[in-house]
Formats: sequence, C-alpha cells, structure tokens
Amino acid sequence: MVSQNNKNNDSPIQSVKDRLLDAAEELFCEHGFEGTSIRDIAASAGCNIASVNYYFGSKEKLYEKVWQRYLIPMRDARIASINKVMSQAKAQPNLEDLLKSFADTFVGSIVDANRASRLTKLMAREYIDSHLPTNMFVNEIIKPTITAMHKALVKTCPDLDESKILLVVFSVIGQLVHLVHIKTMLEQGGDDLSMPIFDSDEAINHIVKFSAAGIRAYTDK
Amino acid sequence: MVSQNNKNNDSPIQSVKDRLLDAAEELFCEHGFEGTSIRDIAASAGCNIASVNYYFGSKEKLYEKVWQRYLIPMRDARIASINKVMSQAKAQPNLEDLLKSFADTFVGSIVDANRASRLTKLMAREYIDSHLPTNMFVNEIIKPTITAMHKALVKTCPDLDESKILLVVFSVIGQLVHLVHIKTMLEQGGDDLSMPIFDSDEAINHIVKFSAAGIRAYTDK
DNA sequence: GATATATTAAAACAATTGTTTTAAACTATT
DNA sequence: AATAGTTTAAAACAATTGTTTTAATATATC
Repeated sequence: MVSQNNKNNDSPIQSVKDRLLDAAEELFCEHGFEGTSIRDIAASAGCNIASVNYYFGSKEKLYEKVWQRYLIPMRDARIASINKVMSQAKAQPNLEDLLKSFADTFVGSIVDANRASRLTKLMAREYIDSHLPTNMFVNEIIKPTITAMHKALVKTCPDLDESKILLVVFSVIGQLVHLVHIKTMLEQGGDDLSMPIFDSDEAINHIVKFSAAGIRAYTDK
Repeated sequence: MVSQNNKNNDSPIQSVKDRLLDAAEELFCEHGFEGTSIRDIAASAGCNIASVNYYFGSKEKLYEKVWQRYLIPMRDARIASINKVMSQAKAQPNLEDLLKSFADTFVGSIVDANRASRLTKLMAREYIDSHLPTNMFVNEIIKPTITAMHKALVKTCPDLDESKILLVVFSVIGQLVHLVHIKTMLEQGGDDLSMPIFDSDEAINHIVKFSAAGIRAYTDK
C-alpha cells in the first residue's frame, strides 16, 4: 500500500525510474524521439522493456518527463541568471553583463557543458517537429525566457524601441543555438574537415560584443 | 536498350522519378528522414513502393538525390548572390547591401519562400543528425558558403580582424536559421500562443542592421 | 507466516519498417 | 508479329516498432 517514494534519493543505487530517465535523456538528445526505441532505452538503463510503460505509461509520457525533469529547470536557471544580473546592478544594469550571464548559462559553461549542449540539441529538435503536448514548448520554455529577457532589456536600454526587442532577443538566442550546433557538429565530424576549431569562451565573448553593438544600433542616434 | 532520358523534361506530365523526388523533398523536410516511410513517399507520389528502390536503390540514396537536386543549387544561389553584390560594387562594397542580399536568398523571399524555409528546416535537421554521407554536408554546403562570405567580408570590411570573420559569419547564419525556425513554428502552432507575429521583411531588415553594427564593433575604433 | 501489493521478466501482440521477389504490363526495336 | 528491355504492380520477406499480457518474484503490511 505504502509505496516507497524515491524522490530526493541520495542512495548511490539509482531506482529503475531514474535510470530510465537518464538513459532516455541521453538517447532522445542524441538520436531524437523517433530515432530512439524503448528497447534502446531499456537496454541502456539495464532493465526490461515493459518498465517504460509500467512507470511512465508510454514513450510520449517518458519524453515529457525528461523535459519536466531537466529542461524546465534549465529554463528557470536562464531566467534566474537574468534576474540576478538585474538585481545586482545598482542603478542602470550593464548590457554586456546581462548578455554574458545569459550566454554562459545558455551554453552551459557554468554547470555541465556537455549536458547543456545535448539538451540544446533536444530543444532544436523540438523547434523543428514537436513531440510534446501542443504549445507546451512555446508556452513553458520559449515565452517565459523571452519575457524575462524583454523586461531586462527594457531596464538596461531605456532608449531601445520596444517593438524591436523581440527581434533582438531572437538574434541573441539564434546565435547561441547555432553556436551549440556548430560545436557538436565539429566534434562529431571526421578529421578531414579542415575547418578551424574555435574556443567556446571566445565565441561567447564574440556573441556578447556583437550583440551589444547590434542592440546599440537602435539606441545610439 | 535505348532508355528514354527524362532530364530537361518540359512535359506537363512528370515522370515517376520526378514525382518521387518532389514527394520525398516535401516529406523529408516536414517529418525528417526517420519520420517518413517510403510508403508515405510512394503514396504521395502516386506510385508503387518498389519504385523507390527501383529508381534510387535505397531510401538513403533517394535522400541524397533530394539534396543534390535542390540544396546544392540553393547553396550556389547564395554564393552567387554574394558574388553579385561584390561585382556590382564600384570600389568598396557596402556592408548592408552584402548582408541584405545574402539574407534575402537565405530566407527565400526572392524565389519561393515556402520551399526555401522547408529546405532550411532540412538543413537544420542535418545539423543535428546527419543522414548524408560523412562530411558531405559540411564540405559541400557549409564550407563553400562560409568561404564565399569570408572573402566578401574581407573586401567589404578591410579593417575587420580576419580571426573574427568565422564567428561573424556564424552569427549572421545563426540569426537567419533561427528566424526560419520561429516563423515555421509560429505558423504551425495553435491560436492560443498569444505571441506577436512579426513580418519577414522587417525581421530581415533587423538582422541586416543588427549584424552590420555587430561587425563594425570590430572595425570602429 | 500469510496476504496483499509492487515490481520485474519473458513472451506475445499487432502494426510498421525497408527491401526483395515474382510476375504482369508496357514500350520500343527488329 | 515477335522479341528484348523497361517499367509497374502485388505480394512476401525479415526485422523492428510500441504496447500488452501473463506469470514469476520481490517487498511490505497485517
């Protein structure tokens, strides 16, 4: 009757449920929803295939749980990094500080870069064809992030035309998503690419400088 | 013995091969490689499933032909649009003209916008997980485009540090790819999104202005 | 220890996948 | 008209998909 609740489990041995979530996260990120079978997931988690349906009901529900477990916290971390800069600033927050903080948490250089870039790939997949319930991606991830960035930019750049802020945010996010793509692609690719590898920190600093100038194109007269 | 060669076919009735390529292009773009079965393709083309293997050998080969038929010409169109601006300019080419021309052909406002955005989605899929022969995507599409843009930027902005050009190109392309994503996502999404729809032309003009300022951040002292 | 519940394991399910085979139909050349 | 080659059609192939069923095992409660 009383089921053992495995939330907040510090024991070194992970529950089957957690192992399934870990395996599913990695495989969904790497091969997409259609590209991963529940047999792959079960094998990677070291358990029976029926466990997926037993614990989660269906492949779709498992996919949704993966999002709720990590990508929603990731969204919160990004929003928190924005708000942190805003609250730390005395009077007028600095634009470069705002962009740098957001870019860092986006690419994941603070936490786990590999995991962050994996999940950014999953986000990019969700852009193209969604496997989440209708509009959940836009409503739960995209819109809150844009809203937070919107407010921060209004404070940071009072002269910035509000009708341009959405486009500005898309420009910044577009650069960051593309950076993650290029990085993973170069790492996966063979040796004969003969394409210059670039440093992540250098790339982030570039995006900050590039975007700050782009934004100021609307404010400086 | 003498096989009828259906290249350069102006007849209103398309050959089975062409119909298969058309259907495959649309379905691969919309649902991805794994997401489309050859039965879907054959049904959409109005022919037998065996025709795919008869004409192309395999699903992979068909996918490759779709790329060769349109995406490589698309790459050439982008490079041509760059070179056109460069040759038209008298002495020093204008940065905004270069960016505008490239952005227009990228998003496809000149030719067929729907088709161009569809194929940009296919490009984005290929970024994430490739179904083309190894490095074909990078070597045949990415590298030539970057090289052309690189040369053009050197001429247009002689003061621009060459070590930054690659990052600058990624910034521009990242914004354009993301714009296409956002556009298609908003069009697909339901009505309760309550997210402001923006005009494509306005977005392109923004990217041009934003990027030009970002680039000049490296040249203006 | 007996009973009820929760979890695992293996097998079977029906549906779908890419590909191949076989035979029929069509087309062109002799 | 007969023949050879090309193209279509239908069926069968083996493999894989997500899910369900059935039974066995473990775990907890009384």
